[in-house]
Amino acid sequence: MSEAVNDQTRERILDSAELLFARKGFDAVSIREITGASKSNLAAVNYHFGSKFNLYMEVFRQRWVPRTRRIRKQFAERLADTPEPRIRDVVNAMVRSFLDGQLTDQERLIHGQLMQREIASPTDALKMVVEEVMRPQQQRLSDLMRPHLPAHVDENRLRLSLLSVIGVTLYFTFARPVVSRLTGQEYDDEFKAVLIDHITTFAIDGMNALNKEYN
Amino acid sequence: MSEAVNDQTRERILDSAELLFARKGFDAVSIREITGASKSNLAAVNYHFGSKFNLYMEVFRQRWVPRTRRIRKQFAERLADTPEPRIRDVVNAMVRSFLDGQLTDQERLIHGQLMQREIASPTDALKMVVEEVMRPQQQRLSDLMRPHLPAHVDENRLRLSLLSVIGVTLYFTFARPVVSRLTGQEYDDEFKAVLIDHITTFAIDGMNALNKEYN
DNA sequence: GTCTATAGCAGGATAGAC
DNA sequence: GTCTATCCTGCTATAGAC
Repeated sequence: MSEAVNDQTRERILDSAELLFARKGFDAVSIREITGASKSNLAAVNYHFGSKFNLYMEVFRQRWVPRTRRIRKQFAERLADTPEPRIRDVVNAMVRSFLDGQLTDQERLIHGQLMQREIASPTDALKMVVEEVMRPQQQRLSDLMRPHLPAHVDENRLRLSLLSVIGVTLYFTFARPVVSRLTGQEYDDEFKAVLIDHITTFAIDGMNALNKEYN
Repeated sequence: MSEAVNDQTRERILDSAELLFARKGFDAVSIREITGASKSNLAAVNYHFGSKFNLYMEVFRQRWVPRTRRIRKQFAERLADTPEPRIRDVVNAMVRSFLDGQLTDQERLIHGQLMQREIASPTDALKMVVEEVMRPQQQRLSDLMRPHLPAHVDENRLRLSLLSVIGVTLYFTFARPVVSRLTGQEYDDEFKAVLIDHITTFAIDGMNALNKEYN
């Protein structure tokens, strides 16, 4: 068995597939395009993954999910610097983990685009990702913030607030074409720094709304 | 000439095309599917619109853009009830115009999905929509809020805040599959009312962050 | 304007040689 | 495991009858 070679082909296919699925969406990408980009044979996708759709699922299982582990690790390290994290520290770490971090800019883009497309046309990949990644992370965030919130804030309201922070952050990531056109700003380092400042401030004050009772 | 019949076919095709493009995306929809759903002939799309892509553009020109006029009209009517709208009134009207209004639930869904897909894979439709709809609306909102803000708030910060309000609102609209799974809530009237309350509160406090200087 | 028929091509999947 | 060749399906677009 030449497993090493096999694995290399498999990995190259996964890399090309992730990039192309992210850029163009599942239906707009052909197996020919993927095998062309990964310099592998047309038959390799079906040999290694069984079908085009199963390759798509493997992209999530072997690329998307592992990447969230790196993101989460960095999130945890940022919080570790502040022994008693307050809400503003958690929010800041959340925002930065999406907009700034060890991921390359292209990786972040791919990551977000894949998720955005999954949301627009959900498949089994979304189900898997929500249960294995998002729900546990939501619980972690909730546990971090809970001690700083008044007792009258129930779990549902807290969840909605967390989702809102994520929502506004994601909007600035994936709606890049709209934001760039409207503001006339490229997403360079300077603009990203402004964005992080802005979103953190906006979101912290939004979270603080939890401290008031609904009227 | 049987223009009336022609127009009916044209309109039926536009309706089916919009629904299908929204649900599945441009590439995942075939002309056969569209003409099947609109009970028209396979050749009708190319006869009336010239090409599949031009039909897609017409969906934006003749369905998407006109719908924003209805949304904007209702937004204006809501504000007309309060002669001197403060920021909280404007924000509330913004949030409601996306989540609640004269549009049917399905119309709102279609509208958002089309935009979401356009953002993920921008075409000329996005360019058109940004210039003809979003930029003017951004300017209107900015003008409404400007009188209530301290002088030190520059136009760029205000724009980012407006985008944030829109961002969090849109997130709860288009990320419905994720939100529903995570919260276990269907998007029924009760949950929508909770969402409107929540988002409005969150966004008002986020906007109020403008009243502080950056630190 | 509407229809049928079909050209012309690209797609996913697979059989079978090596 | 890798490759070529190919099957078969489904697609867009169009020609031409009515």
